[in-house]
Amino acid sequence: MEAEKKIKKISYLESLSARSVFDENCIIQVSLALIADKWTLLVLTTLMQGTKRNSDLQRQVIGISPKMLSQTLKTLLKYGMISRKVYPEVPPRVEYTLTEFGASLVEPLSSFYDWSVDWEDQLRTIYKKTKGKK
Amino acid sequence: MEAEKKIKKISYLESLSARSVFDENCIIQVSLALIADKWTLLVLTTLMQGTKRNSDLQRQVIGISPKMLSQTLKTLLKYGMISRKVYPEVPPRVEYTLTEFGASLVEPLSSFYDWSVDWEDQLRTIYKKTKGKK
DNA sequence: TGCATAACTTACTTTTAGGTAGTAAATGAA
DNA sequence: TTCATTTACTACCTAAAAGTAAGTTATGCA
Repeated sequence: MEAEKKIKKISYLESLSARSVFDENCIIQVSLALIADKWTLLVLTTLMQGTKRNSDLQRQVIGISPKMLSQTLKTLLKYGMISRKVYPEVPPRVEYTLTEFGASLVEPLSSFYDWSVDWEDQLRTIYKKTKGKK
Repeated sequence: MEAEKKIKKISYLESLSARSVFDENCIIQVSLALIADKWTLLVLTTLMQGTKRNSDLQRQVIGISPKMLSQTLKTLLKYGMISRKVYPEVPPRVEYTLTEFGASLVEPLSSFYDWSVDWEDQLRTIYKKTKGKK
């Protein structure tokens, strides 16, 4: 398990060193082009807590506009990363849940979260300097 | 080590479940706001191969324009994620290297790379359908 | 049919990202 | 001083992203 992981990590750096990798043939470019965006990752992260309604997400992903929320959900549906279930009730209820594909992002995102916590002071300082200045 | 990792992962999900997390007080929002963008992550990823010149990056990060490259480098310098060294030569030479802070992203990014490889078929199919249609 | 409500969409505007092209700075040698 | 070359910046323009606000759909029940 540990050894296998090590092999994977080596192959990561090696494959990056191969000269032809940074175009559409590079899987990193492909996946970054698809999901490396703030709202997408925040919605996915929120859904890792479990199934959520549209209104739950609207409340919990602070700062997202209704339009961006449904746009993001629509995209993630197309990607097959979330599923959508409508309950025939009054008022209508719609629930979103991660698929296996979407849930598979737990590991990278939790790794990213660990990193964020480790460097929290730095990150907050930078954030204040760069984003606060407007 | 394994146990510690498990604890970390639990605390990740727990802290996401705390009700007040998804605003600027949430470190995930802060770090995503800073670096969750395609070019930034691609430049960082490329620099994980080692020190690079501007022209190296221009060649290896396929698709990036000169403007976006220097803009991204400038931002990463401000963040303290890379360092810049000028050699007094003809022609001038400038080298960029990850700082400890920048290099600390190896783990999350390699985790993300592993994920991309695991789901490569899916990702390429989606990419063709969504980005290829223009 | 009308109603109340969550979910979603559309139209419009503003803001930001990004491309191109031209220009300027830095450098040591000729 | 002039040069060739890499690097970096500026100005201008276009396209894409994202916010706002209004309107639309879906739903079961009265």
